[in-house]
Amino acid sequence: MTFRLYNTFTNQKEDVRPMTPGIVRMYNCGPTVYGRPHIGNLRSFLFADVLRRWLEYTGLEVQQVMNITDVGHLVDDADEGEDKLQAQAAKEQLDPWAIAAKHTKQFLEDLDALNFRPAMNYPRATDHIPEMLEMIEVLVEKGYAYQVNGDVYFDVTKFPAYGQLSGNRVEDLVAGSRIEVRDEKRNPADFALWKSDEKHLMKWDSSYGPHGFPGWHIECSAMARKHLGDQLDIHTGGEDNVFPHHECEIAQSEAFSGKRFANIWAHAKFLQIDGGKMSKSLGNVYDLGDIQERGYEARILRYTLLRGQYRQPLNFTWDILEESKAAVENYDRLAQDLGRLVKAVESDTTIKSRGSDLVATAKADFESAMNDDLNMARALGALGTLRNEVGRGEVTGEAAAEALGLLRGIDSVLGVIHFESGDLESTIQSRIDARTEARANKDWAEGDRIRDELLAEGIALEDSPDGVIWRRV
RNA sequence: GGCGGCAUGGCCAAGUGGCUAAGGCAACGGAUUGCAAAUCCGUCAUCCCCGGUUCGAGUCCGGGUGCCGCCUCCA
Repeated sequence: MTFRLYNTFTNQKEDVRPMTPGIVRMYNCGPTVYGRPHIGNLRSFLFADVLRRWLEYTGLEVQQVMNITDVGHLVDDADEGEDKLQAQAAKEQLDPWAIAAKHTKQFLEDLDALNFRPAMNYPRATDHIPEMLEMIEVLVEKGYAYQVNGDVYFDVTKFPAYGQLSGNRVEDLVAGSRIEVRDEKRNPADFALWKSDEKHLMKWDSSYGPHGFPGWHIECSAMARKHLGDQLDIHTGGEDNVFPHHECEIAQSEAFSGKRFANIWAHAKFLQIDGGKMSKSLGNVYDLGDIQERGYEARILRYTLLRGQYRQPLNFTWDILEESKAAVENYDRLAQDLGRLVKAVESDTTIKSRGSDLVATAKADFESAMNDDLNMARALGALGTLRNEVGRGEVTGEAAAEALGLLRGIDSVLGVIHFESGDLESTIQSRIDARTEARANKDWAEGDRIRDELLAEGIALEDSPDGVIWRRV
């Protein structure tokens, strides 16, 4: 069965068929580094990570590039207003380069904490000014773009397909929008490729003048081209990127190369908070640090953000985070229980293998759900069913090893399960031993005291028939 | 004004016209346990409303209602 992914461009699920057999070229719209990424940003990046992991699960090599926007993303209208980095720089009283460096570092640290597989490349916009200018020059030469007073605009009327991705018509955009009509533009919907502004702090010399900086959209076109070529298999982003950002990328890249830019455009839906939009005024913009401050591991957030289907809106609440914690700990327990079952087989080869068919069914269900546009909720259902079967003792012997292998495979996509309890400090181990001895002497009070004490320190004890099992909570 | 999405148990969430509507969390009853924990058994929904198509609809069509998003910076 092939992997089908929803393509925003055609509004349908399509087979993922890499142009180069075995290798997927994927470009993910990354962050604008003017602040720490919030959990909404993280959801969309995480979608890219899960997508990449699933492609790898199916045996494909993924050339993944996620850009870092460190200049040119304006806070206001597409062609007016302040550069985001510059605005933040003013607030923090730092220069924009320092702001970008600081938040780029923070971004990469957060990805690492959330167990992202590193992309092949995280190109910075400011490292690709020559590549952008090269594209702009060709677009001007070909007649797709024009310059006015040091600014360069893309003429949307020269690219008839403009609007196809988002389903917008140029006429509607103009009629319904608040795009300010600037006299220097030929058409109100034209967008900027290059801007000139003496006051801009990050600026470059070019044939258009000494004080220029790039428009937001051209960055991605130039970086995608530099690192992956003129044609991509998959291009991702948040749903808000569909228009205008990705629409503009298509126009620029295809006008430039004459080739189809991306085969599949995949977009993650927005994250909501408490049923509504996340906004600074409501004070509900959370980042990884806020989650950790409340005592949740990064992997719990990871699970919360990936447990549903990426095209369904996800409503974040603290209750859901708590629920996810319980669910993830159940997966840990399943992993560790299976580990014990496997060990039992090693020491007792007479244990019969049972449940191989159940494991095979779970595997097939998981894979077909993931192949169906990354239907994670359905995929996790298959895992839950297997978990129940293991709990009932229906999976033993060699089949337990198969189940453990499957679980490792599943977690190669999820990236949240702890398969080993880890090492225990010897002082804690000796206290556990002391408790076991007290219990042997029926000194329940002392035994319970030690158990409560360890629990307060984050070590939970469970008395199984085969001895004490501990886990971190 | 233009475009789009969603509405399934207390909460989250699958369900791609037809066996008893996945799975998770929570809750309750029971087994087990020195007590717990974990585990197991059991209980817990007819799918927003109205109309239609069909032998048969949560699933298709029409009309409502409600929520959300994009069109303007946002992942």
